[in-house]
Amino acid sequence: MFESGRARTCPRMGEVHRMAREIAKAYEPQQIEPRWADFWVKEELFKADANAPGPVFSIVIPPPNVTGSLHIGHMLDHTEIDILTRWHRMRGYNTLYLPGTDHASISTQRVVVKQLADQGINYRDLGREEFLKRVWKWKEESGGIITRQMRQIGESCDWSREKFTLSPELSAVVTEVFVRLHEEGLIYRENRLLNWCPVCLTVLSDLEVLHEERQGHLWHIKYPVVGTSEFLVVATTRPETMLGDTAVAVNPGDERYAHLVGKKALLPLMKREIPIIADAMVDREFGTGAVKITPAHDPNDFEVGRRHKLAEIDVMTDDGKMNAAAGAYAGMDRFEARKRIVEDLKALGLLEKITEHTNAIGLCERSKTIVEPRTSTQWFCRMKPLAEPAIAAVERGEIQIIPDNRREEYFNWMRNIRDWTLSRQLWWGHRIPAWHCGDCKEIIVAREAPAKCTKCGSGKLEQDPDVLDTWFSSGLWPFSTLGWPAETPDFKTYYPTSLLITGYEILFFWVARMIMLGMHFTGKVPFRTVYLHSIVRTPNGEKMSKSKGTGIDPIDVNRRYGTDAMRFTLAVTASVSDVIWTEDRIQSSRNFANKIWNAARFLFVNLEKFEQAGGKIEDVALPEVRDKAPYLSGDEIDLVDLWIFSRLGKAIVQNNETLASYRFQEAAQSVYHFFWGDFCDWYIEWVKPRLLDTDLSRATATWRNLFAVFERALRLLHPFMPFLTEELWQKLPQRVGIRSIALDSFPEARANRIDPIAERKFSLLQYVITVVRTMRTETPVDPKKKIAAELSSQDTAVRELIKQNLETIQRLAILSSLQVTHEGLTGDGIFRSTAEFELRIPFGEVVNPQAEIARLNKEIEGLQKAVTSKEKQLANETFRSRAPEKIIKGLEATLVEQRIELQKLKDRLDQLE
RNA sequence: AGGCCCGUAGCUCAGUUGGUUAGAGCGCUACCUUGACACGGUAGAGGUCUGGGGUUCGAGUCCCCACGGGCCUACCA
Repeated sequence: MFESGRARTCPRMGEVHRMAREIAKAYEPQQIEPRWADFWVKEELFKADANAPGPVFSIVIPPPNVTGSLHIGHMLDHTEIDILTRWHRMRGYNTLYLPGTDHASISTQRVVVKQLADQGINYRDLGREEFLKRVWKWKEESGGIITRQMRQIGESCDWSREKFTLSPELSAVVTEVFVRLHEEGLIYRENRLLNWCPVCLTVLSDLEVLHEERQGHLWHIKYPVVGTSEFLVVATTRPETMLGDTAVAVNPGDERYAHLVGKKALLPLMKREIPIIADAMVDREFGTGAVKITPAHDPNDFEVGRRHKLAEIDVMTDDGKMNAAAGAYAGMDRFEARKRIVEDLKALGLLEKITEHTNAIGLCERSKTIVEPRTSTQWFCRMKPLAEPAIAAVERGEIQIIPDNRREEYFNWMRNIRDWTLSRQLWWGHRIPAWHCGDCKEIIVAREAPAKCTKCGSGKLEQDPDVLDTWFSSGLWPFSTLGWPAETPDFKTYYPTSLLITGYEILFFWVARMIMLGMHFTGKVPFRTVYLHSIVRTPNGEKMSKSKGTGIDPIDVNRRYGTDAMRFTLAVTASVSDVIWTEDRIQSSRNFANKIWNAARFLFVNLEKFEQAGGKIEDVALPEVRDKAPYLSGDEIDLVDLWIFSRLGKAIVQNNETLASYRFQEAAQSVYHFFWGDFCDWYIEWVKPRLLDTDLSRATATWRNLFAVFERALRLLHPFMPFLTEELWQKLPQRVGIRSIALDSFPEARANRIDPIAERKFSLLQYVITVVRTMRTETPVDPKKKIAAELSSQDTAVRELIKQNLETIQRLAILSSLQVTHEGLTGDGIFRSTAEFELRIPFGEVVNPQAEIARLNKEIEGLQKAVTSKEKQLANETFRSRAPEKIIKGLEATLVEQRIELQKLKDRLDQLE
């Protein structure tokens, strides 16, 4: 662990005075964040050392699009990553958080294409080289935005290791992997029917196609049967594709159409004779039981076409218009053509009817255009052999997927995996390392451009024009960024990475492929745990969308409320199910930050007074007791001190347990309650007078504990709120020669002795105070009036405890006196009794004694219910015979107490009435 | 079509081996401008956990069904 190093000399008194004066009344994140963000980067605090000792914690960023800016999804990813990274680093791990960006082939190209279009330029006219120049220029201009934002929000990454998927070094890895897969026979080229985006002008993989249910129609079209007067009626959702029909198919067992099989139909509008064939693919129940076959525009028809050796007539251009094969409709947009064709059929009397029909249509993930199935020759990767070990690794638990149900999704998809379409008709990306011979048509896949054809020796070689799917390079990310294929120190130390945190929406796109490729090429899993978080949604429950303007800009929110507040909000919101963004939450986190700030302010302001009264900071700030148990000894320790250290210890334990299982919400909640509920509400209030005690040694001891707790609390809070805690930690007098709280050690639970006895004792005192306060407001009593009260307890220890803390109890409960006795309380007044003590406030102190009767009645009613239900349960023989002893005993004990209490209340009511 | 998730206080959400009186934040009510903090303090109201059935001594928690909402996968024209 971190040694304290040599202690710095404590700041002189003047410095503390200055601090106190300098600390603003309210938490102003804008004033403090830029300073520390800058400091962390400049000082290279988070630079990892592959040779450093200790257990390793390494994590690679899910690389955001290089030309994008931070959105709320990144903010969530990055917050969770950074919390865990800082937490591990403080606990002495050799920690690496590796940043980087993705070239995002298709989306970046789209952005630049659109920019050019806005200037009236068609990117295709520019030519490949010029276009790429423009993209690189755009990348240089805007590529820094997101990483600058990451620095701005203080992510603790190692910027010296920043990576980019399209950099020369990572491109070399892409080539290496492609060539090896090809050598292994896992990459091949084939002509197939694939999803084509008429806007992006490229094929898409299955994953890049979104499915959406839409209300559509089923058009019933009459195809004349050649040589008869009969019509064969087909039902279709896409009449425009009929221009490319090369057959009509019916089910082989369908007796309605049996006599037509083998005959020909006359394709309306095109006047082409096409065969009527039988194929089992046809569902007799659906539509008319007769299907028009368009092999070039429908996946099923394509299969049928290949089975029956039918012609594949593509009737469209690559941008979704009808082509020359569409006859009279050539040049029309495909949907315009649909309308016209339907009209023309109607005019010809060939449209039998139109029915309503909902079907799932495919949309391009990027452009949201309806994809067009078309045939083309593409590069594919065989996935089955890659998937098998990847499935096994998760089955064996070598990779843990959290939450569990995503594991099932993973298995489902992986077990039914299909080959991956690798090539894209785009320019921005990793160009496929394959060369086509102009003479013999040989295709050569190689690491370097070959000088001549390996088959015929021709020099007429041209590189394949296509680029790789953008997810191909991101699939290599965990090892390509660490120096693979070389056995670099980084690779040896940090691979496999410890953890991957990302949104569940890219489980298949990215996570599954990293597992497959990582295992295939390194022989090891790329990460041991995958934590898939939820999506942040709008208040209406929708996905936040930039184009719809429904997203929030995290940077803007950070500016208004503070990055720490944002981080805390996301942590406290983090959940397995999706989360709805509401502004309330961040206000509450901001309030929490302000609370921390003001607790510090209280400390600093009063420390100044303490000094003025002759106190010495040197005696308060003792670096050597920071994390040691006992932190302080002897009579300096009061019950309240034992209590707060115990609470702190518990908060630390809880934090560590919950963060270890990615329960960010519970972790954040526990530090919140410790700091606000225990430290501010009780501890500070409790020790306030002692801080300026005229007995200087007593005041000094109080300060010592107060600072010890506060300083540890800051370290506990640091992973959640790095800026605020750094700012305050740097102001503390007990600095220990470490440059940043981020490099300091995480507080140890051990050092804050968890002390159940102290907790029980202190909670009794809290209870006394709370009960008096409640009595006061319910009764009611003038809130500022100090009143006299009496307390009785049969327990000597309880009485002693209360007597020892009498002054504080009186102060916090606003009492002029509290008589403590072992005798039963008599006389008039308001009474409250608990298991351990009884309290009385005489009517003389009370504004409205009559209110007590109503209150008593209500309480008796409630208690009577509880007693009756317990009696009933205990009278149940089966319960008695089957429930565990512990439960029965507990119930009996409670019943006894409640009966006594009930009797007391009744007696009291009698007295009053 | 198959699979998954969710339905808990007015709102947004916790609730990990089923156990006695179900929690938080915001909002709400009353009081308090107290020398850290009104981005605050003190006290409080408010849910029987979507509905129905089942297992169990005991269910928010396990099982089945229904209703409502969301998501993923899928080549039914």
